[in-house]
Amino acid sequence: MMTVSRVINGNGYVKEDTRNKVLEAIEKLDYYPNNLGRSLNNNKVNIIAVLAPVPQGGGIENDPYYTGLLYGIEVKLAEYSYDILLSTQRRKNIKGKHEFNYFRPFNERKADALILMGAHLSTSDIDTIREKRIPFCVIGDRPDTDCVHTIDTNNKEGYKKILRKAFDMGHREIAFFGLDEINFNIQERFVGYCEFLDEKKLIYREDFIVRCPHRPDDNNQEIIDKLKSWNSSKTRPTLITCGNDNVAISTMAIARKMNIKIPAQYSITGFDGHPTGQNTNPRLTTMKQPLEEMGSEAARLILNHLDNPENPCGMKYFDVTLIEGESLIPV
Amino acid sequence: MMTVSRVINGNGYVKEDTRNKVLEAIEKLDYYPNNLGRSLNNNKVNIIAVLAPVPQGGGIENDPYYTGLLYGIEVKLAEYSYDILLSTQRRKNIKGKHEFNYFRPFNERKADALILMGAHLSTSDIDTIREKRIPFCVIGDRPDTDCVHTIDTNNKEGYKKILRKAFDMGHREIAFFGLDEINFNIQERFVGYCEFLDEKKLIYREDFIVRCPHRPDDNNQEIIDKLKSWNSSKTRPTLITCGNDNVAISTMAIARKMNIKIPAQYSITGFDGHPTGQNTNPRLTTMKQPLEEMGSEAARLILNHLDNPENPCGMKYFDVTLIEGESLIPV
DNA sequence: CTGAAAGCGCTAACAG
DNA sequence: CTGTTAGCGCTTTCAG
Repeated sequence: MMTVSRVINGNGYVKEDTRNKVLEAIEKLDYYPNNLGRSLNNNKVNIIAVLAPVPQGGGIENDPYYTGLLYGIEVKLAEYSYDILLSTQRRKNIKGKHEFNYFRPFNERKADALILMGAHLSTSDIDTIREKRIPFCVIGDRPDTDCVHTIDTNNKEGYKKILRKAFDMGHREIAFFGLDEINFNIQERFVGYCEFLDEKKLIYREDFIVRCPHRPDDNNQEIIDKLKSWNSSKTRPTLITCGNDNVAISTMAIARKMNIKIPAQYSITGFDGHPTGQNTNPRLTTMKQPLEEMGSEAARLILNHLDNPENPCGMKYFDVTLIEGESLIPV
Repeated sequence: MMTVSRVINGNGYVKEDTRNKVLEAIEKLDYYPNNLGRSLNNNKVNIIAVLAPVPQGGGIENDPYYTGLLYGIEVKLAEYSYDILLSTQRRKNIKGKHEFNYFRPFNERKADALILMGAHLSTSDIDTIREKRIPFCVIGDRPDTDCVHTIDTNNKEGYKKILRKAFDMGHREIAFFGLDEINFNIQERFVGYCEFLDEKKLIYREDFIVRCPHRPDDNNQEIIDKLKSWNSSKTRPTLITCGNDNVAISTMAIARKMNIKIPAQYSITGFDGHPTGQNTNPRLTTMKQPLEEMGSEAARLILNHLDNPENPCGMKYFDVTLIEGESLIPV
């Protein structure tokens, strides 16, 4: 038995002859090492949990932001024979209440480490991570701590980049659609928006901001109302910038239903660079995030952390690049 | 210790007073039962693996067909406190060769059961499932066996439905784009296409069939070549039906680049009913599959199977419904 | 109602 | 180079 273990794990000395016999037997019996015994022994399950709670219902699965990251994560993990435990739905805790507990997969020893996408860490979360020394990586948040790894997009600068492009094309009246209470990425982009207005001495108009969920929704009431109100108003923007592609695509769909011409009446920009945006008509002008790269880097960081728990946690930013569609035209 | 176990699992007799003390301690110590010990003991990990090998590279993650199913699966599994192990990438086997082994997660005891999406079971796979009595559910395939559960769409009938609609609108010259060697769903739809032509005494023209991958691809050479060839030919279809929405959306994008007007020059139909298709311009006319329902049903079947392994496996078909866009117009 | 013993499958440490 | 022992955390079984 011990010999079998040595053969499988490739450590320790086993006579060539014995090794072959063991391998033969493994083959014949179609034997697989039972991860449970192995894991119970060395406290390592070779599984990384990927978390993405989506509080307002719906799943991450149709949002290319999450799925792009997920793909990058899985590719990298597969290289190292790790598996992904996917966790996006609330579930009952001991008291029978439905809630999303970030640490559950780790606490139950279903995962060695956690990667969190699209959610914000509270200070009490951070305390937990520090106390329990939970290997943790956050994508798209900038928690104020040195006990987690962080992957992020240069949201603020990225947003300014696309604004600068629009500015150079003559746009001065610029709206922001899709500001979301809970999405940190979009909030950062909004900061970029505000700073840009400031830089260029443009006036911030609360009337040009639409606060609404950032998920795809052709019936988004806030957007419909805003476009309707502008129909009968003379102060309206020439450009609608959107917090992400989903909002931009929804806005285009809504505009079309309302018979508003894009980009003739309003130019529109997105942020994310999802494939879907390139199938719209007009094609969306947007910023592309290197999602797969970001996911892979998250996996790399966390695997590395498992090997070297003492190494300091770091933050890594990724730049976004412009995708030129036809939804942004000169004034 | 034994008492703690009884409290957590809610079985056996524990004095009310003792129970409270234990619960208090659990709370205070932030104790979580270690799944490994538990699982090693009762051979049950409370994890279901979801498999979706994508041989030609790329991930399932940007294909709404897979992600829709995945979402349905996760919602149902969360209800029963099961987790998902996601497995879509090949990985090294013992011999160091990269391959996708359907049974690995089960064999390694990383999962109690397997749900396979978008792949075909070979007879040797089926033998393995039968011999090892692996709890298995397939979505979108109709394996010739009674030892797996099966969820499927009524592909053939569904395809005929949309063809019938087009026929009634006057279409007689009908193409099929996106026939794929490996996708069983699309092959079934193709059978529906062939049977329909036969029913209506329309001529099957090999020239009207494009065999190509079914993934989104704006640079799909087969499609480009075909459209180009039709530009300089007088025998061309009035309608291009596509094996799925991805192909339809790609075809529309390619047509636009080639300055071919849709639907004026060709009507186009899809199959799947992905949200993306409703953001195109014109909106895609397509058939909607109830993906989330299908995923949930798969999860339900497999959880039920784990409780009652002796119950017979069944097959469950889901009907598709028409989504009317503007990509299909009368001749 | 609660505790003690044994064992699930594996591997670290040690003995041979 | 190979085998033995012990223990990972839990639950089943049997005693108290």
